[in-house]
Amino acid sequence: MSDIKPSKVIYVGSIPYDQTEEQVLEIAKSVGPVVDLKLLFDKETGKSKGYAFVEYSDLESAQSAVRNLSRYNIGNRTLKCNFSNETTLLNGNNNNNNNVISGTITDSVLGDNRKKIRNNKFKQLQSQSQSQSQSQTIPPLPPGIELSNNAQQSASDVITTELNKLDRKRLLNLVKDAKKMSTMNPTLMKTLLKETPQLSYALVEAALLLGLTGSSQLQTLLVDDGKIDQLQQQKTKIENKNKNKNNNKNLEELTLEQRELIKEVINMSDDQVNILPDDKKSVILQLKALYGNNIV
DNA sequence: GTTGAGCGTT
Repeated sequence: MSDIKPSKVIYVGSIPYDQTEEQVLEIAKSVGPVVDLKLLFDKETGKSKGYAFVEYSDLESAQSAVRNLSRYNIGNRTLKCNFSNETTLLNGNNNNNNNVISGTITDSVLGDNRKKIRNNKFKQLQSQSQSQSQSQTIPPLPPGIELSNNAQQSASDVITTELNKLDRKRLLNLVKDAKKMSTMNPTLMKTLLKETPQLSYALVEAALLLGLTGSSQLQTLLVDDGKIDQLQQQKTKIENKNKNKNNNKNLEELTLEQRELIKEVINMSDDQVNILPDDKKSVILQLKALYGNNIV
């Protein structure tokens, strides 16, 4: 984690130059409530400098942002997040209340006007981005647990440890809830799983722990969508081929008498079939379906 | 492409 002291303001670097402030805000908001955001632009060229400062309403959100946004992929870049080592944007106060001398004198007497202007600007940004993309976004994620006490443990190890603390009933509920969500809103669930690989990982591991799935089943899921489609098509093709083959083969193997009999049966009118007892009826219907077009 | 522009004082 970061070696810089936690603060509500975080530095976000490696932002692709074509990203707008609204787009960055959307990403920042996925972690927690954002109070202010500033993407830096080059005054001369007007181009983005590729980094921004985001102020969260609380320290937990900022910590969560540093944890979760640091590996966020956007365009062909990976965001770099850290606590800002500068003073905050709006109120000029540093969060470390004791013995703060890091804010400049100007910051501490920052004019109300400037605060208002910045605040208004930000509100404008908020409403812009809200109207733009409210449809399929997920609400802010819970801040999560600080992992720094277990610095040696990898993220997946932590998930394993935590899951092993749960009893069977709770594990089952976890999987059940996920299943329910997938049925109720598949698109949203897809987004959620995509944006939180930790959750996807935990759910798969939970299913394994519960014996609901095996590693061989999981292997089949690791094939990409295109390949699955291809496999499916191939499978139906082969199945159809076999079906026809079997029908023809069976027909060839039948004696002339049997063929005549079947012909007779499938030529029965619906009325004739309907008066038969149910079990006979279903056999005839099956024969009709099977040989209907093949017998001559 | 890795840490901030600016106003002008209750």
